[in-house]
Amino acid sequence: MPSPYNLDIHNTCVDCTVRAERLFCNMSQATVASMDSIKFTGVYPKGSLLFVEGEQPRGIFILCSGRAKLTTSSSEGKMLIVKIAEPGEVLGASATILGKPYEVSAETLEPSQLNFIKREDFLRFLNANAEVCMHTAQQLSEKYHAAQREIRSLGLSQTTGEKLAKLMLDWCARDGETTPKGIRLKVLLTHEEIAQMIGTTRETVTRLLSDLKRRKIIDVKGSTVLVLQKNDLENMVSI
Amino acid sequence: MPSPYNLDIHNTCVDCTVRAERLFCNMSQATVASMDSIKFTGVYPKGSLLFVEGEQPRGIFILCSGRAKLTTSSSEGKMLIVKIAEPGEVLGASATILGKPYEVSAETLEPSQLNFIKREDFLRFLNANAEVCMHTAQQLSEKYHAAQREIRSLGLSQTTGEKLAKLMLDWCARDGETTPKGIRLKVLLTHEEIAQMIGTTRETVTRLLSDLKRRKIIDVKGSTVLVLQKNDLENMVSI
DNA sequence: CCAAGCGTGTGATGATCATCACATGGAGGT
DNA sequence: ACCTCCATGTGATGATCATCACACGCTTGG
Repeated sequence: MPSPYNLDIHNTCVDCTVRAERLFCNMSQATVASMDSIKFTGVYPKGSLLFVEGEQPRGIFILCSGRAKLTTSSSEGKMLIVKIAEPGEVLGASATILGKPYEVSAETLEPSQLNFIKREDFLRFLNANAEVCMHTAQQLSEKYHAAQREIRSLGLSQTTGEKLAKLMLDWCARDGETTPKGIRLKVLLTHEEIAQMIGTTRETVTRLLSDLKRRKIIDVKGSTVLVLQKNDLENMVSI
Repeated sequence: MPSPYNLDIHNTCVDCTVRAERLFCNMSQATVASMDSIKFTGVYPKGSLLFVEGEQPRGIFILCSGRAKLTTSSSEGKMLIVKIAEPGEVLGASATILGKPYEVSAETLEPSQLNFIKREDFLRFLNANAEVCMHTAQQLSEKYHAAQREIRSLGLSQTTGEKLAKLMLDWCARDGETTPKGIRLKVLLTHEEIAQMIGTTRETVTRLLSDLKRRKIIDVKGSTVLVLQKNDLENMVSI
């Protein structure tokens, strides 16, 4: 029985096999069962807009599988990718709790499964269940932590090269595969998207990457990047 | 009976007269009473370091009165002011909840009263009391919201002039006093500190402010700034 | 097989801003 | 009154990077 997009769908959270690994969803059986009764499971294709910056909060999304980019953009169309959300993250919680407009937009980068909980249901759930409230507080703390890292990177980096080096080191730490020649990375982002992550232009990213290749610090083949000299990257970052 | 630093000290939270106006502290009498039993009230002079970035979390601080700056700095000594905390804010909550190092440093800008709650006490309090947990989630949501604004400003602004204009408009909105000639502001920060808020150098701030004065958009007398042409500032920001 | 579209590579140019260097001005202490 | 410290003002200079412009190659669909 093939499911859409080749995703491994979990229709009910109580039966979810990966729940224990997920910071937010790792709650008692009873709590998860009551979450099941208010959530709506959906499978979204790549490029789906979950919510848009400035929109009144409709509720929260729990990212079960797939990835989503959180972006913010200026009135002139310049766009900044604030974060790439990974499975287990809760999206839109702060706006939903405060009743203020979503502060970012969320768009799936791959086919993804998400559980949606309507605002009123979520707020009721939060008030009624201390466990949910604790896990939400943890989730919000994580989000704030990540946002602080982003602020540091944007505000303290001296040069664009430093920001790029830092980003690549983050990737190495998150999902780098160590090989005899170096650390192998799958980069599924275009130069344009990388530029939007570090607040610069596409051309600058192209030039900086060319430069790193010329200096034999990295090697690029299609969408795989091989980091040959990790310490050279580390020497480029001062923060 | 004069109190130190001319602050209006509230030794017990249950008797605090401004509690109702404070997002976090506006809780039931019973809850506040139990908070009273675990908190330590302290009055700190200007320049006190409450906690330092990277330090293991000892607990949270509730800012009763005064202001504190939250900063992060690079290994090369460049410093970024992430936020100026106002009375009612809770500092260090995310690090305390996660058990991860403080992500910023906190330093009082004026003589300030703060209530400190030890980490174990706060976590117990959080787990035992649903009201505290809700208010903490709200507080964290606010913090995340503010951090997103900061990210937008740092990442999407085209020029430094735009960031400065945006900062001044924020000040106008927060505590500007409307007068016939324009909006009057008390700026208790040095050019150096303003530079650290928008990620630039002291000289650039001086030059940009001189430029605004020359163009009759603002007028500066000591520490008071009179914004003469608010719409000119608004035209300078695109985000 | 060709056209269209997209991602990437690269040069030229100018604007912006950090850096260094030094002058001025005002507050506070002796 | 004088000195010192700190905040502010201002010039010169070079590095960095955005912008515009265009070429190349790869994929996708008619």
